Amino acid sequence: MTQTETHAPRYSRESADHRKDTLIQATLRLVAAQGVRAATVRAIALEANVTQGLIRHYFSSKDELLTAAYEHHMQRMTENSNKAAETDSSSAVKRLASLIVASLSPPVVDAQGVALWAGFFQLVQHHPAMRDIHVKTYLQYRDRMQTLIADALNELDRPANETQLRQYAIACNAVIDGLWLEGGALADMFAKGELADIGLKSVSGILNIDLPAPTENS
Amino acid sequence: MTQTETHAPRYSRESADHRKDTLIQATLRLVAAQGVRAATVRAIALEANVTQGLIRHYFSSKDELLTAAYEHHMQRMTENSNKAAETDSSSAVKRLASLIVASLSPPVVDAQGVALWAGFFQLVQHHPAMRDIHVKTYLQYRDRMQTLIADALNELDRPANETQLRQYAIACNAVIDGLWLEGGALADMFAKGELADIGLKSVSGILNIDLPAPTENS
DNA sequence: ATTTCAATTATGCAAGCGTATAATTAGAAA
DNA sequence: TTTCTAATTATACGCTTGCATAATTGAAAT
Repeated sequence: MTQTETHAPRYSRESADHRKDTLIQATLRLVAAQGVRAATVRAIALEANVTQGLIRHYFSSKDELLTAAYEHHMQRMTENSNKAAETDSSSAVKRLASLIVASLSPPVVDAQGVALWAGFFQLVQHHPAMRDIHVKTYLQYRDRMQTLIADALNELDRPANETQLRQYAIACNAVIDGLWLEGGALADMFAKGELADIGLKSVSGILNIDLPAPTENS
Repeated sequence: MTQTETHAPRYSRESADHRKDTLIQATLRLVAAQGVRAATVRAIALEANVTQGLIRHYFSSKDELLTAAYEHHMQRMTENSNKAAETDSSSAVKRLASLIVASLSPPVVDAQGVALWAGFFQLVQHHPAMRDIHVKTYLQYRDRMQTLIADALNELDRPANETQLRQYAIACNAVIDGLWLEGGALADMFAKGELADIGLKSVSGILNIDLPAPTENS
């Protein structure tokens, strides 16, 4: 039996980017489903269909992987929210309304997303690198909100100064964060479009603007 | 040297209530300062100046201690917020304003409190008993808010129906939660009374009410 | 074909975890 | 003073953790 035998490869080599992404996705799935506690090196490796040694080949520590996963998640959430307001609708008021509704509807609002956020948030308090990501993402979203608010007020010939705009942005951001959080944590306590509806009405009240609910296809 | 020697007691016996409280306080201190991860059985025992075996003598598992600590913390926060509105001020509007300001000022707002909340929140997602506590506390606060809103609107001869009140309460609760959260997480980004100020203005806008800032001594 | 080497697996270790159980001992009761 | 027992300490076990290091191996380069 000295014939040349062909073995099915036991594993395939992948590009660094693809592997890193695989590991990050596996991490996010675990944190969302079972919390940070469950996202052990071994569990992540299993979820990603690799052996645990590989993780250290691409990330110098588990902390680094967690940080990368957090950044990835936050970036994706921000993008999902922004996408809605990107479409340069004719009016700034409509763009603002779109951002609010997008931020308070799936896929941004869902139990898994909040579970993910919650799992990471405690790390934010104690891990400098994660804190930086949190601050960056928070300000990014708030600034976008502030710009939209400024545009909307200008459109209505009610320009506001920086101090005023800052307060508006903080307030609108807070109400949306609060609704998003409770909507994700206590999903079954709210009707389908209820959060988005409340969000629109609240921002309308805070800014003293009439924000119409965006139509489905815009 | 066979004289009767008196030894200083190595430990003292305490009542069950006192010991439980000691252990809960130690747990809260650890979670706040270093996250849930750091709150190990050994660390808690050390912080409470007892040996680790004692924990199991009073709590049938570590989970039970964590749950008790969470409930204790949430209860304390709710009480702190409510206290301000308890003082039966002449007007319902003033009581509402007091609740908002109290919820957005120390000691309710502080980094440690938010760190504590964050540490526990991830457990809420995956631990039924903790979820129950979360729901209970959330509804408790929101109902109180709704009552105050109803009173205030009645006072202004602008009564609202249940559906409307529910939406108001959810919205006001959300904006306060959001402000509380960011205020605790990013304390250095807000001026001293800024959060309370924004909170008052936001709720004023949402309810279309003029909420005056409460005076210091009321 | 053969070489080459980084990508991947395989194995092991020291530390820390929650929990169980046995041994002390403080302090009330008799 | 002595007895008694629950509060507390002391010790240990089995398991999991993150990380290091050595051994393989897929696949590109020659």
